[in-house]
Amino acid sequence: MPVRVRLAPSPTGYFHVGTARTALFNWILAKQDPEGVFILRVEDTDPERNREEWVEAIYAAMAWLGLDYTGPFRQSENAPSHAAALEALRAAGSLYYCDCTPAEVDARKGAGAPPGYDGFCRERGLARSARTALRLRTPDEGVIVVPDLVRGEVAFQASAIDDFVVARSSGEALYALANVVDDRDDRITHVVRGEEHLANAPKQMLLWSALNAATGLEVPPPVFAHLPLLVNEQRKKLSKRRDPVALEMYRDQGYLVGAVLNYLALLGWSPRGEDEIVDMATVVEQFRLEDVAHSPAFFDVRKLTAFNGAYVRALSPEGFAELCRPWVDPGEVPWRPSGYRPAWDEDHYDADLFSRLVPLIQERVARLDEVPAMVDFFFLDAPAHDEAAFDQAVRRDPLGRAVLEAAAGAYGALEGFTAEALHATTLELAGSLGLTLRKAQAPIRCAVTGRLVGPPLFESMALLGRERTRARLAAALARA
RNA sequence: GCCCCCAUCGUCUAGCGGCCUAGGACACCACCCUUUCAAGGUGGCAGCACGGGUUCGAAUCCCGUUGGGGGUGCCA
Repeated sequence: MPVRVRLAPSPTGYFHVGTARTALFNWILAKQDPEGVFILRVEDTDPERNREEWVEAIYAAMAWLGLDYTGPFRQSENAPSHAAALEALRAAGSLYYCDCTPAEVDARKGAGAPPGYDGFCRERGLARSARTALRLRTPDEGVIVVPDLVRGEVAFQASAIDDFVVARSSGEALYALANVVDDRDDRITHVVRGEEHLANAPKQMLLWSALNAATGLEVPPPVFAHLPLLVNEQRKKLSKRRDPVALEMYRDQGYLVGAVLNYLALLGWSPRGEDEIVDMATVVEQFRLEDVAHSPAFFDVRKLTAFNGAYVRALSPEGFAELCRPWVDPGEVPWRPSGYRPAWDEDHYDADLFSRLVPLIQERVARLDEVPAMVDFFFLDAPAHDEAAFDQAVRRDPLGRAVLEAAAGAYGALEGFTAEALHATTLELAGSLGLTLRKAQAPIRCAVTGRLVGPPLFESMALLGRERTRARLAAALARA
């Protein structure tokens, strides 16, 4: 039987990095089977919380990740099938109407009682009304076994599962039922999702058997695979409220999709051998659900960033330059990071110059959004004024001014304004002042680039040109 | 409360009874290289939660304890 998997996100907020990992694992499974199918199904059955912009965010995220799928489908489109399933279950006696409000249930149980429905309406034989929800009659004893490829068989006490609601009083199916009906209709073979859904699995198993019994169908239920949760430093499930979970944010910060995918694959799984930097083809080749770890994984941005740096360095210079454009090119570009503000005017930007800068900066950034600050002094009339740096390297340094004066003179007399010549000359003037090159380059760097760290100084000055370099040395002298 | 899951360096993990003196990666530290910063190289720090079993032998199997986490909606 060909693998049929799905991603079933709800459009209630940003596309979560955890959703991205779930998507990736599902996609991998489908890719491993020549006939595998990966479905994207947007679970939009809660009109209260859904927003169309979040639906778009799901599509955008999937497109960026490059995970191809069948669809997208909307759960709401399958409402007729949900209704038919509801009717079949009701006719078979698996369901009953309930008009209890949560407050009423709580009141009956008394303050401080454990949560859960008390079965009050189970035998009341209520008829449908505008305020009756439909509940599933669940078994009171026995165990429900959930087949799980990651964890083995997980057994649940039936007594701990109360009669849950499958349809709102409005008549619409709820997630619990809609999800199962859709998985049945889509002939899903593997339900791969986060561990927060593990507790739903026994309920869904119950629904599967009730549904098959009520409809006379014999669709085999899927096998489950509950992936370890992604957690924050406090070991809590990543939350949209306080953790940086929006996939979009990582794209905005200049994380490369390959690095993100690679890192995500390593959360709960690891490739054979010692190399952790692996391409998706390798992952598809080696991945097995049975090998997925059982314990929660901390989403470590520092490691992601280290991976990103490796991916950035592996780019061709041309590829790197192209990928940098959303951050550095004020003109027309394929897309923009949210909150983008041009770092310099369009008429100051020089794509050709930037491409010559690439070798100086590519191995120095781990994220693409670091690039503007690294090259701004080329595209700005005056370099950034980091006063603290200027104080340290020029004003407070007893020889700061002397170095700048010597450089201004020596650079003016240079025959060829090349990196090699600048290097040699600077070495010389440093020596005559009794300084090491390391010490002497600081005030010059600060005067020319505005900063204490940046791309190699002599190469930078050569590209900047004699006039602009000397003008900056003079300007710095005037400020010192 | 109840149900369920989990437990190897700070973090992600390898390990599926002897190959473990517990391996790798990120982070951190030191040194080397060096025009700053990176990158790169070398080395280092650091872990099997605890207690019982089972076994000739346990990080690996079983039980318990402790500790984390998830779920417990007319949300998904």
